[in-house]
Amino acid sequence: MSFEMIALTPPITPVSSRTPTPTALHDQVAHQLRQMLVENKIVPGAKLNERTLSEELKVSRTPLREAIKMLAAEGLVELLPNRGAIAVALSQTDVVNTFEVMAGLEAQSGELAAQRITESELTEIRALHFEMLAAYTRRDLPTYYRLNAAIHSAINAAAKNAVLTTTYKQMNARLQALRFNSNRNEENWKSAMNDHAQMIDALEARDPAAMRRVLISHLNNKCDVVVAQLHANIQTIYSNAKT
Amino acid sequence: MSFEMIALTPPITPVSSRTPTPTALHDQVAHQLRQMLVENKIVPGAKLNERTLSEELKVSRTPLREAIKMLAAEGLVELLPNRGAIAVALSQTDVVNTFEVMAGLEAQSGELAAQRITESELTEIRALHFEMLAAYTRRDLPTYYRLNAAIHSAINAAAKNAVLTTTYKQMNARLQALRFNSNRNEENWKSAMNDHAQMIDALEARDPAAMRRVLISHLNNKCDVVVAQLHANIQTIYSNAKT
DNA sequence: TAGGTATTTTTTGCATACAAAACTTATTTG
DNA sequence: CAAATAAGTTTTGTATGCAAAAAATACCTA
Repeated sequence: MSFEMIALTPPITPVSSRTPTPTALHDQVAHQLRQMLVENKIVPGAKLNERTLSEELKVSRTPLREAIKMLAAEGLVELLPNRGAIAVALSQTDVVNTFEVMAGLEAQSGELAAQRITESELTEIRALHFEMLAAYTRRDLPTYYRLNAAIHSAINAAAKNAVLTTTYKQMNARLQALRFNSNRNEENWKSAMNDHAQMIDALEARDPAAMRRVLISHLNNKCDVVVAQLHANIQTIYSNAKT
Repeated sequence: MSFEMIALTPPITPVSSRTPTPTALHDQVAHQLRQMLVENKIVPGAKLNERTLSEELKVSRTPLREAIKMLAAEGLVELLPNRGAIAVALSQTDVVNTFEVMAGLEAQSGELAAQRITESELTEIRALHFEMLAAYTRRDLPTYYRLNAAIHSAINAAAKNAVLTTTYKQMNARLQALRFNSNRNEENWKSAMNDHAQMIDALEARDPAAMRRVLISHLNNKCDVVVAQLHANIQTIYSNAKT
């Protein structure tokens, strides 16, 4: 019988901040690299040169390499034996697959949120939604994106499942590195806004099934747009290569 | 405009095996540690002593630490700043949350599999199912577990989504480390077998919704059993502690 | 000159060394 | 004797050093 399965008296004190800056160097570096990757400061396919990066980030190669290994496990970089690491360059299949999983995670977030959301959480999401409507009306894309992310994040938080949140964020980071512009045309943008209105309704109605439906459809649309943009970019690259 | 988004001519040759054993040391170590964790050779809550482990695995601390960082990103170990790493000890909430996510992933695997499974894949799953029926009839638990895992894995493979597979496996590893025995009593075991029969039917009918339903219910049952076992174990620990 | 080969340079991967933090224990003190 | 403190030990975290692999360059040859 396995007694050790449950820590009765935790032999080690739980994770808690004790010093003002307790963050280990490898964690800081991982955070910085993650930021650089999702912001495309390091573009997909680009090599992560250890010497260069360690000089840039002013750390030795050891914590840098540890950070790179973490990002590899997160799926943000790819390790090439004896040739270091590169920022992941998702193929079209990868993008579709990632969106599929993301859709599943969002749908589940929505389902759970519909069951578990508190009135105050719903109020905050409603408020964010109106702010987003304002940004949409002004065609203020940066603000729109920020609010859109905040709403999805709030829905996820309302699901009250830390494991789901972590998984969701990880998958989101991979897609963010794509830097797509899902609201280039009016049509899509309007449709996305409509989806969001439906989400609010479904949350208010505490209707998990409706929430799943709208989120799946929302993500499918997003995926289609991204794939279309990938194709557009390929065209651009070809025509640029020719000239 | 971001050209770099798509690697037109991959500057670096794709991942491919060139030497018979090209695996980097840190990868091997990660693999070994992962095995030790899911097999409870390192029990939840236990400290991962770097000196000890590096001697055991006959590597220096550098690749070992890199491996530990990967496992941390995978959620198999927890990093405690300045105090190393411990094997994750999931709280009851963690277990429930993980099962919830796992259920979502399984459900999606099933949905997609129902849409994408080939006749030969279905044939193989049918065969595995009958093998499992045999193991069930003999009450041969080890064989049953092996076949059960193989079937779920085959369903996942039939979904044809590599990202989903990776995510699924990662989540599965965390739960495997629990080492639960979900078929202690006849009732549950029979019910699980019934679920499996329904899965085959749903796959044959290419019915994604049915597949989702049965897998969600299947995982919920499993979760309930595990939580009950956790409680039982706490009782055992308390009574053992008293004597 | 194109292609191939040898040599140099760079880069990665692993081991070791050292400093700082945490843990252990011995000792002191109220 | 208990609690607190201090010294010693262990362990972690980071930097550096060295060997092997890969990449780049120079050189040679047909």
